Amino acid sequence: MPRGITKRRPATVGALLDAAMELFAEQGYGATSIPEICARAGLTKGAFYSNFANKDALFLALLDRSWQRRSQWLRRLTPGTQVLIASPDPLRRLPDLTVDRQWTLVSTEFSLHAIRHPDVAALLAEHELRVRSELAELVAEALHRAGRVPVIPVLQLARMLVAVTEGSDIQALTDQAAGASVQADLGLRAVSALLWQFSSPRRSPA
Amino acid sequence: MPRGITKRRPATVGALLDAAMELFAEQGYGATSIPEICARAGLTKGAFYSNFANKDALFLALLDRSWQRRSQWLRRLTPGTQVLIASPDPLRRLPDLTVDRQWTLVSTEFSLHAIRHPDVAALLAEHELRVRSELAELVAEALHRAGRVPVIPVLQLARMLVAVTEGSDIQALTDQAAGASVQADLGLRAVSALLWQFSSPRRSPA
DNA sequence: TGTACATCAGTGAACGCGCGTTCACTGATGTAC
DNA sequence: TGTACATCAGTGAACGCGCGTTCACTGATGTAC
Repeated sequence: MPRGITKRRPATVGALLDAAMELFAEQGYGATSIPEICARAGLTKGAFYSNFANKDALFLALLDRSWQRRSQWLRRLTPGTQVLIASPDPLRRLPDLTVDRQWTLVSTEFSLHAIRHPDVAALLAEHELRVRSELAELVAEALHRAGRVPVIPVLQLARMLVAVTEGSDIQALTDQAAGASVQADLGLRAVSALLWQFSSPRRSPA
Repeated sequence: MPRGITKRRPATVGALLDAAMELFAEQGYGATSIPEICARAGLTKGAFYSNFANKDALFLALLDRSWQRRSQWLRRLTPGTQVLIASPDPLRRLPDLTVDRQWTLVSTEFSLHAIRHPDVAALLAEHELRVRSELAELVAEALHRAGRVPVIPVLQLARMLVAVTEGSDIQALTDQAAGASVQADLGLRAVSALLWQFSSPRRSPA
């Protein structure tokens, strides 16, 4: 006689989250219904209500999972960072430029959701702080390796980099959807410029 | 016996657009229903269908109006631009910093909508090009007045400025919603840095 | 200026449909022996 | 290893409600005289 969770449950939850991720990216959060999510996951509506109180709860769970994955992704990014600071405008070998369409759409939607719901915003702020801290560390390391030191707090610098990257990603995706020629490197050139501008050469040790 | 449009119609359309703007900002596009818009405008559903084919058509009309207003706003911004380039990090007198919450929410939502619907994206791209061109002119003028010349095409520079501003606006709004201390000037410092970084001193005329 | 009336622009009832949510149920799970 | 069965986790029918859309109608508009 089973006690607590069975191994069936996480599989169901996973299928629901996968389906929701796809549909939120395709149609948007507000335009996606619970029955749609269940159908895409190959489950009935009862399965949904057996695991989540409502669509908002699903959204939070989805973000939690996405954040974990994103955090791993960020850590694997380290090597690429260095090349960005080599000179004011270098960018010979570029890190992977393809914007993660699904992630950009869903995380932007989540930001909007947070702006509208203060309690959700608190959650997001907490997460953003963690991301910015991780990124700040990466930036500090990369600057150091490039023989430079930041002239403003690295957390603030990290924040700017996130802002310009997110803004550029959305621009790139709209251009792409419009069939226009996408200048995918503009975001990175801006990142590079900001890193350069907000750091200065390190005095060689005396 | 009336021929063509009466003066009653534009008033109705205006009321519907006002109501839609409020509700899209409050709840999001996908989560807002046509009956809700009509109720907020103090009209019946019939009035809606007498003026628009569906919610998408309303969205396009709303953006058209918003863009016109925004374009006027941009023109009034000129004076503030100059101070941003005076030195790498000046910013004594700042232009109006309060982020237009409603506009940011709705225009971001529209970008997402465009990414999902290529035909809408074409419309948006056309508009963005116009905005960037106007902004590029402002930037060129401001740089000139500051005794500098751009080192990349001003259109590309304008594009970066828009990206960083939009990204920062969303950050500022989420922080604000979370009750965190908002560093509203980070976006402008980044703008200032980019203007500085992508321009160089003009040789004085020989 | 005043009135008749053709045209225009909203009204409000009606429709079928899919939504969110509940719940008695059945089949899957996995422990105890 | 095998089986009994308590517990768990989805099933699927049911519900009331609000959605999007249509349309016969009525009241507002504004031109013609």
